[in-house]
Amino acid sequence: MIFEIDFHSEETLYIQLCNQVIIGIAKDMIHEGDDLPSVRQLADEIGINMHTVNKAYKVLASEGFIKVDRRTGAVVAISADRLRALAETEKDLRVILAKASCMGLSKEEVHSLIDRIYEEYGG
Amino acid sequence: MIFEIDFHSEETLYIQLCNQVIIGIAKDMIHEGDDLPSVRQLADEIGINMHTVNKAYKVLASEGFIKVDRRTGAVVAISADRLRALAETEKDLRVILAKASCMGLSKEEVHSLIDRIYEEYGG
DNA sequence: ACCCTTGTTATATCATAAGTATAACAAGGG
DNA sequence: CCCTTGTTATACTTATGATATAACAAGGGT
Repeated sequence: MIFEIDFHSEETLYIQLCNQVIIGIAKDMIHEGDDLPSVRQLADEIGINMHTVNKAYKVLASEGFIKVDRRTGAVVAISADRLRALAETEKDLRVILAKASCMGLSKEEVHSLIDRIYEEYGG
Repeated sequence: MIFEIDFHSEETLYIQLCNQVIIGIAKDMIHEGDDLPSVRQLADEIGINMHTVNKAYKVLASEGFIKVDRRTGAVVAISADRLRALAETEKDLRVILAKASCMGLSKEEVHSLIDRIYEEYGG
């Protein structure tokens, strides 16, 4: 899997990394059990610091997307907590949908956006 | 309209303010044409600095939710750009839906979340 | 046994952003 | 003429992101 970093983005580097891994899993580009590059290797590849990659991996591990082992490195491993995921998703959607509603987007338009995006994912 | 600030939140103060105004509009608690408190008044009410409120108002104005006049103060005024709103919403949804998909939430579950939230809004 | 690589931890430094604090300015309303 | 409005400028503190070295613990390969 190739990681693309935008150094001019408003998103922080480690968040960009996190999101790319998550979207990579959703798009089935990386799968349960796949190895991720070592922190040093990926950092070198991208041209950023080791600790930035390490932070991304820590966050991904704490959110249940990967598991990190001192000897084997980082591996894709989903630990899904459905209730937590539902609550998290609802919280994330609140502001976005408020904006959409204010701007005159209908519920149906949002639904069709969801369908379109979910099509790209394993949905 | 009452503003509730959580000083222990991970969200910055001015973002919390922005979100509350946006959700307030979506929930029809404040309407097109309504005055917002003056920056000094609201800052004093909440117990934060004037410039923090001013920054929130600036962001809200730049995103098309309010209009600010040097003499009359801040007024709710939506300038909706549908294409921009659609693109923005899609961008915001990408990561959230990727997380949801990874965690095993079905498209239907997300749709029902959308319905539930949109019910609170004018949708 | 030895070395390499793995993640991890500990400091230190720098830049940026958030938040606060004063102060002053421009301009319309009462 | 004064009050209030938003606006601008400057300065300071704090927190976080990112980088830079350095060292540690521990399993794998040869």
